[in-house]
Amino acid sequence: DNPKYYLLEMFPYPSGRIHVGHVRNYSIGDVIARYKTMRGFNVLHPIGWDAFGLPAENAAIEHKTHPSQWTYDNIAYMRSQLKRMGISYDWTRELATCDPSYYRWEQLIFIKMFEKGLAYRKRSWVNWCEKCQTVLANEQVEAGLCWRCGKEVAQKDLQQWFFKITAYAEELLDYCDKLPGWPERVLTMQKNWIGRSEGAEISFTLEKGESEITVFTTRPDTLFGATFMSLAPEHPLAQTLSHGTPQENPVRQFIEKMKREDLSKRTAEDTEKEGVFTGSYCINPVTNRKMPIFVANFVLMEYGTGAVMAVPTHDQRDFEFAKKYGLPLIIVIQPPEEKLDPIYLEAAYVDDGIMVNSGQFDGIPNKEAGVKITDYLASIGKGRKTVSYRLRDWGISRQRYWGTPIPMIYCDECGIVPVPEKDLPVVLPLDVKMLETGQSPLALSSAFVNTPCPRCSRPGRRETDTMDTFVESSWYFLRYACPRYDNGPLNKDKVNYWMPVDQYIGGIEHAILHLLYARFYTKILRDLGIAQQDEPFTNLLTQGMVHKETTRCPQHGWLFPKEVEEGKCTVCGSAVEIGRTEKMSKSRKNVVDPDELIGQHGADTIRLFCLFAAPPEKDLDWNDLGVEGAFRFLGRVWRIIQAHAETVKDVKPYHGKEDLPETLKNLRRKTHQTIRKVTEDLEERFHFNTAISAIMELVNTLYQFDVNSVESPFKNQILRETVETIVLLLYPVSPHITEELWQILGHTASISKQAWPSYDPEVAKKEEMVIVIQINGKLRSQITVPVNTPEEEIKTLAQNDERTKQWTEGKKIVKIIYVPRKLINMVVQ
RNA sequence: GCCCGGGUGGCGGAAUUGGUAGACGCAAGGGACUUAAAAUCCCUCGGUGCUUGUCACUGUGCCGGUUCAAGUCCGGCCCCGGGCACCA
Repeated sequence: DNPKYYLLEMFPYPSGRIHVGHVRNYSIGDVIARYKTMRGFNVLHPIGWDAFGLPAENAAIEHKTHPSQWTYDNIAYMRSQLKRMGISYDWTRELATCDPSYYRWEQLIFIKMFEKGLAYRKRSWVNWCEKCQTVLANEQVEAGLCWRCGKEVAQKDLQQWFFKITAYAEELLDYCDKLPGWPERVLTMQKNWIGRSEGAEISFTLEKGESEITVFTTRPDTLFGATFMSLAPEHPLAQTLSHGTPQENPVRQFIEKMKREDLSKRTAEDTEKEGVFTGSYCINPVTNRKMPIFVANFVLMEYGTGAVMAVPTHDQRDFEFAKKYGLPLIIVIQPPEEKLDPIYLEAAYVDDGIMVNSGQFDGIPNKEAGVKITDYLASIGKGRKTVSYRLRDWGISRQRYWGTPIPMIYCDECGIVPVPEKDLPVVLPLDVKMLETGQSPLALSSAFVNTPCPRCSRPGRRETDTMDTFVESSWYFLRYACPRYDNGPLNKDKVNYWMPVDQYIGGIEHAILHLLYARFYTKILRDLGIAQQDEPFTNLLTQGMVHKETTRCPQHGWLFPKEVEEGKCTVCGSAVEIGRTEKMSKSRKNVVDPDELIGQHGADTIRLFCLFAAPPEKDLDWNDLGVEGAFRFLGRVWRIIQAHAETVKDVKPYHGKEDLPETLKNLRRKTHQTIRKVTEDLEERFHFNTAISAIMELVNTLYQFDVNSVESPFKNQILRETVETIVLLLYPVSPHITEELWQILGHTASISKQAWPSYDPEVAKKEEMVIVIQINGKLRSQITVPVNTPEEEIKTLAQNDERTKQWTEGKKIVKIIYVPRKLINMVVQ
């Protein structure tokens, strides 16, 4: 009957040793989990390993073991490290998604998506490394070369599996405005990524034959200025249009050339526009002009329809292309001020204006004309209003060993046949040899590939691509609600109880891909009837990364901080170059080993420092000096509580209502104000840094408190309340030391079972307030008055204040502004 | 080029709704304790000036505006970080 709280971190899975950057990530989640537990929530905080955590096959090669063994070894290592850091996993589920049972459900979902057309196979051009036998993402190609082997990358026309995320573009975009718990910038990034633009589809009939080319344009108003047509090299018509014309060979050569270039280079903005005439023409539906059809390098198959109507006068790319190939220019929009002439045009005119050379649409503003032209095209069956998205379907095929096998069988008779449900899961064969190239061994495993067709029993071939590991991370948060459920992918009751995730925590690097895929997959599962949620994550915290400067020896490359002494390399003594400060990473060696710090200062200190140094969403530059301060503070806490432990040991914390001496009242007020401040900072904002500084203030106050200055029968009880409050408030941040202090205070039950302290607003309330006195907006004096002093009296007191008089003497008070409980401003002349 | 963030002491950062700018900590300086050091505890700490004060002036990237009052709001610029980008 307690309210639920589902907290989840995207786990950065360390492929090497854990570094201090991880400690910060883990601490943020752990503090929230402990705090929410104390607040009485039923907390689910899975520390599991989703797809990000699975090692790539090359990591397995590096470790000379089978990947599964390596994974489980790492999990054991992680567990021991987490324990040292005080990251509790009492409330966690042990779930590694490399468990084959997870494949079973993921494959079942895949088949259901296939049956609904949401998973489909498509032919497209991809960056392909012949040596590694693998598809490369754009960022895996450096200057046209493969990042792994350094060989040249070419385009390959390949069949790959896709998820139809574009079918959800509209919904994904709409819901961006229904996620108030997400950072604005993440939503903006997602919106840009989806990239909705309104425009029109327009059909151009070919000069010869019946068929048409359809284009997408956001500028239907410029249609009368369209003088030629550009196709992407991948466009199915690109080659066929040249058949039987003298252009057949030049077109073939051009397409071959495009295939040799990698896509990122071809589509870079500074790449020169280039193209070739196909030998065919199409007809402009409004002007009946014969438009030559070109194949051009800058046209993208993935956006719109892969064909562009070219308006050289009002589009810069078309302008450059037309100039290069001597194609006609017709101005159809005139700016209000000047008069454009195609002969003297130096760049395309892309702004608004009045229509010209456009038949019945002349004389009207171009925006308006766009709508009218679209309507006209619709009436003659040559076009319609439409929306296009930048978002592309999600290619999930990977030529890797490690991943969920795609459960499909190819049969010469029956085509693509899903593996029957009773045969799931398709598991990865274990008797394979890891290849140094990183090439997937699956395609080479005849035992895996050869399998009878489930439909006709003739010999078939298994799909050897595996799924992108992002597929697993797109629903692990749902599966974590019911990790051992065996009757289907998800147990709806449990999922409905825990979902949505109340607080998701992860790095900004996942702002687009992972978070968008997870949202998409949740909607897919909803539409397949497997889950019932529209959105997976209510609140998102994008925590910053820990940075540190890099150091490099001219002889020995990157150096660990330990390998540098007084600016010299410890191996060879050369002067060390200080590189830029960047995200801690194993490859740059700018990591700090928490083992050493924990050994020196304890995990509590490291946790405290990481949380105190900056708010969680900000990046943090690591600096060892600050750690001393955190260590010193915990020492201060330890000593002051030890100092009071004897006297408060056998008393109960104060809860009475007696009238107390001033000093005790002040101490108690500060205690309750601190509870309020820390609670607000943790509850609403996760601002650990200000919460910790409030606790520091309370500790300072306790140090200032002179025990012998006051006598009261309640003194020890009030001290006990303060001391216990400090320990309890600090517990989520520094669990070890506070657990020990809790016992020193005479408790036998663990502090982890305690409730979060509550504050009494009456006690926390100030009795006096400082009213600042400003003269003409400048601070001149201040008065201290009881809280309930009426406004009139404050105004009188302020005017009679000695220092006020110095500034108002001989002048006229024109106006007095009173801001309740804060200040008074007198305007004088 | 387009779209988001951000710019505050020597440093990390506070200032939650326009209302005392610089909380808390680091570094620095001083004092107490000690034979000494470390540790600890206490004090000072944006800049300038002097009459050393409950002092004056100045100060939150720059220029201007609104307001009794601006780090916060508005307009224009500069710089830094991030995302997207030959997207038709």
